[in-house]
Amino acid sequence: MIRRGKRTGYEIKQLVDVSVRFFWAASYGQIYPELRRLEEQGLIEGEPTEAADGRQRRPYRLTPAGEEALDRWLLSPAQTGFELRDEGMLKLFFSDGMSPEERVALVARMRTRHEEVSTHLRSIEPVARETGGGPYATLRYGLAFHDFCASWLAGLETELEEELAGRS
Amino acid sequence: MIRRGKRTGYEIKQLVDVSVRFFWAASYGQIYPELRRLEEQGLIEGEPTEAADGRQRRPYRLTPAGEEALDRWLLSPAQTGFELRDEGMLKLFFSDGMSPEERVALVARMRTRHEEVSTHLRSIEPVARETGGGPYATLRYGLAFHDFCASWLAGLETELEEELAGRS
DNA sequence: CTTTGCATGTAAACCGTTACATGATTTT
DNA sequence: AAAATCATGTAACGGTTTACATGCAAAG
Repeated sequence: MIRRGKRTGYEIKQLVDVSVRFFWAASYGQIYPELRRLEEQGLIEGEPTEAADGRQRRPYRLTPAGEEALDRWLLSPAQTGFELRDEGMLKLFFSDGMSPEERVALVARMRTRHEEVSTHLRSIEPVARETGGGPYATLRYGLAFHDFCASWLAGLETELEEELAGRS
Repeated sequence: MIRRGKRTGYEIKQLVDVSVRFFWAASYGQIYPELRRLEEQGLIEGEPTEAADGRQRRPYRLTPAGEEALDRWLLSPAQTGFELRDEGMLKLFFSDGMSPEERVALVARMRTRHEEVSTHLRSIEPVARETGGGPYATLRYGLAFHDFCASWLAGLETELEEELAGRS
């Protein structure tokens, strides 16, 4: 984020919340201590707190060592971490004791959630399109991803409703 | 898992690793202390350590309070947690400094990962089909999910390769 | 003049993984 | 006899969230 020009902890948090948060969230409790650690490691450098414009803010910039470390990470072919935690899926897995109606309701809730994210991402789309590059690719991926989940769950819903109708 | 008949910490871990682990992983470091906590709360009861069959094992079963608590969770309409951590996506987001070749390689690695999970899930499919119900629904979902990711990324790869060819 | 937003940060709690320790049994 | 598997567990570490504390500036 610092390389992209967002330079204070606050700005980083802002940008994270409208961009990467759907696949990599972050909180102030992580960001500020991490900035300090990165500075101790010589990867970033903080300019002295500016109060000139009235507001106190502490912008950071990458050191050459920081640029290098960032590139090393970007190019590292190591198995990239992928982790999903989906409570709805857990409930679905253990849903055998539920009534068919309850199961349909659960799947509907899961679908709605994905639809909401999709709607939100769609509203950002025009802005991201102009940026292009990595950020736009990830946004399109996120959009396609949540649309897929929503429509798959809609299909499961229909399936469960038909079972329900067939038995009554 | 206990309700489903897996009753010792070891058995629970085994089952988690072949079922829910793709959307909800767990380690011994979580499972054994959690069993103790659940027992303190009166939601499960451990039978005395059996050494009868030679092997020491401590099976648990749900108490009535535990059954109730489990049902309350299953039916709770509260917003279900959904969290994704995808390091590949992060790299893609920040990939603007990469060469086109490097970017293609990154996307290919991400695709391969999803293909591997898909292959693995497909090998379990026949077993899960007979079980049916919740577990089979989640397996089908997981399979469709990873297939979707793999094919979307394959599309992005093609797109990036065409750009590459167009520029050379 | 009150609320919202900018801006920085910390402490406690919580969650989870990794690595280790132990020992019996079954398989090779 | 060695290696793998069954089986239970803990300690240290690391990552993350939540809630709090502080204070100034801009907008209503």
